[in-house]
Amino acid sequence: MRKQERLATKEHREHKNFMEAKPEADRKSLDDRNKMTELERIRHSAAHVLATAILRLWPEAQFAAGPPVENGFYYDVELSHRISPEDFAKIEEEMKKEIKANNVFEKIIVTREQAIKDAESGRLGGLAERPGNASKFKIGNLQDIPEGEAISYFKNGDFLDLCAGPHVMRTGNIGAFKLTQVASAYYKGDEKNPQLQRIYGTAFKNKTQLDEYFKMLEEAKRRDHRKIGAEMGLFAIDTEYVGPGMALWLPKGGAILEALETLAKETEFAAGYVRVKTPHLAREKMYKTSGHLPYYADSMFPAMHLPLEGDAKTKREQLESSALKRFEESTAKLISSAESNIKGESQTADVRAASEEFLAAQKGWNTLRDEKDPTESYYLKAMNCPHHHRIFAAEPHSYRDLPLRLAEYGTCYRYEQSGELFGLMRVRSMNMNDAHIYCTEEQFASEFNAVNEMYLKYFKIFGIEKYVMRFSTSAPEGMGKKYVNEPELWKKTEDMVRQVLIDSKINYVEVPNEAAFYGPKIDVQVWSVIGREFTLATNQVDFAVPAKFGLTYRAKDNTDKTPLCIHRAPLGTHERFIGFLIEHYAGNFPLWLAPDQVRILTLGDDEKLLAYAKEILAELRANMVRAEGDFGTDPIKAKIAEAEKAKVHTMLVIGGRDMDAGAVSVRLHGKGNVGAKPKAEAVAEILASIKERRA
RNA sequence: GCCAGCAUAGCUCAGCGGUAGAGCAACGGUUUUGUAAACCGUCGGUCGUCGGUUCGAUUCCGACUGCUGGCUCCA
Repeated sequence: MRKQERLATKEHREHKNFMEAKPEADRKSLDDRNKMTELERIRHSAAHVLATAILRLWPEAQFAAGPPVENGFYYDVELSHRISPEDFAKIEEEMKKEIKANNVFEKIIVTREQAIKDAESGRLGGLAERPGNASKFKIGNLQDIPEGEAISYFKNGDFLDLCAGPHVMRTGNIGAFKLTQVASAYYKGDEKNPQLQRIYGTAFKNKTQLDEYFKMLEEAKRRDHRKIGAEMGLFAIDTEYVGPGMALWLPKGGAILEALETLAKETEFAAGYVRVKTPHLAREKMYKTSGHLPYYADSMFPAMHLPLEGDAKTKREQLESSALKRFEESTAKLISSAESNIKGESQTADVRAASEEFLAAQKGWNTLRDEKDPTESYYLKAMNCPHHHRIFAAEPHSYRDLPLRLAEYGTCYRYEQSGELFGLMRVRSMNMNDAHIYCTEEQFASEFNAVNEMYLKYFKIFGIEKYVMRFSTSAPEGMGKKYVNEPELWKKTEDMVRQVLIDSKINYVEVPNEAAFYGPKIDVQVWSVIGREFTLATNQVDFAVPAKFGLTYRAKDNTDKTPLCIHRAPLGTHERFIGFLIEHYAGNFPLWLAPDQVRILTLGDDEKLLAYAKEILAELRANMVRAEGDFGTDPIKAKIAEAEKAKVHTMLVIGGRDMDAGAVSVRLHGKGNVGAKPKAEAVAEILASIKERRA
């Protein structure tokens, strides 16, 4: 659950800027703090109670930060004892005692000097003074409080903590709580700082709400795409033979993938896109030019070193021969200058210069010579844009050709850290619903708008009602560092994007200083029907990289101009999008997406009945319906149970009664028997539902 | 990469210092059926891998690998 939240808040990685600096840690202002909801106060207070309990068990514990978070709270603690879930019961026991004591959360305002003194004595984040065990993290926290801001403590019972609050009135106001997990975290989130144990818990006003929360977690677990994916036979991750983070699409998952690609192809074709296809590899030069190397090298699969060939081989040979020539010439020159110097015909300085040149030439030649089997690096592509740029470069372009919309379900490979891999949500190989739109400045607004319209069209098809577009813009201080140094172009593009968002009345939030280095971007966050949040897609403007590849078109005034480029991937990657859809629909896909669209169930295997059933099956399959037959002698109850379990969307039950009437009995997954219908009507309905992609 | 938890049949799980069991699935039969499971049988596991302790390890200990929950990172 938490992982999804992080996926969402930290943005999806498609097209994300590799040069982007880490946003500065947010520090809540006192105003923000006063806006804390009652639930947040309960949770924040529960964190203090947690610390109180831990101190009663391990008085030497040092605490760092203990805020409320989306689903609960945590406190970061440094303690030589490794807290494990087995310790939770006794910690909770101590917490209950503190809650039962119903101590008041007392606010105390102190001077900075007093606070430093109390931190040094170990009193802060402790039950008493602890000589020789200073509250080191609290000292660090104190440094973050701006001069002039009031410094306050909160005290419950003996526990005194540096804290801006606010809290509930008394510890007894914490209704119901539970410790949930233990994790590790770096102090202030910086891996250079000490590693702390982060104890997570959750708290609610009352037991009922706590129970509801755990029930919701259960529901989320039930809908987990990994669980449903295995049950329905959609995908497999074969770590032993294929590798971690690389999904194999099984036939049934492949059917969903196919349905999505067809949707994308139709939608894009109608919107004037053209399809291209690119290899999965490229030479090092590609990523040096795009700017992805060396900054992004860590996230790419390591280079493949191939023997030199073609152009690279020629260049190498030229390099070797010129180095050798320089070496030989400098040797000859050194000898002759030494000779003339002996004869007194030249200066010693000349010999020194010749000798320096000789040494340099020798070094150059030796370096080349010692390089056994010179190779050239190839990389698996981590993004499709450079390949598309080279497609643009492959032919001359006129302004009349623009906008040029190149689309491809491109396969990308990213060497994500092992700890980050997560089902289909975070993988190392992915199929991206990618496209790059090359256009003139004048065309930009309408192109960008069309892309947004496409997003909305997709949202409607999938019943995604809650979404927000995060519009990330530049910041003046990053010009020339984080961002390409084109302040005017930035302003112009950002204004254009903002205007499009306003005009189209799209739900968006603007986030300054989070743009890509080559332009502003929009991340699309959606919520599934059970309220899980996903960042599915990214949409970016690029006014820098096309220039690096020297892309131009001939403008009306007969000059060569660099096109703008819009990166877009409305359906994200197959991996993440299907992962989202599985959880969104809980595996109960609408007919057009369902891997098993129709199953014909016969009552027995009577020859005439079978002929009738097979005729219907053939008709469906001739119309590309994913239909199959269950023609065995199992009882109909068993066939139905099996089909329901497999989440077959439409079951056609056929017995003698139906055959005689030229009908079929229709049963829909999860909805039960909807009655008999003439055969032709049932088939027509199935075809229409698929064609219209009905929900 | 870091911290913690987990790893037994295809799946869900039980068991335990004396080399393993259930249900479902699969397979072979029997069963000819009206809306969520008819019956019988068979197959199936170096108990994740490697090492240590032990007369003996699936069980205890360690390392590794993978998965999971977090952290860090993320185009």
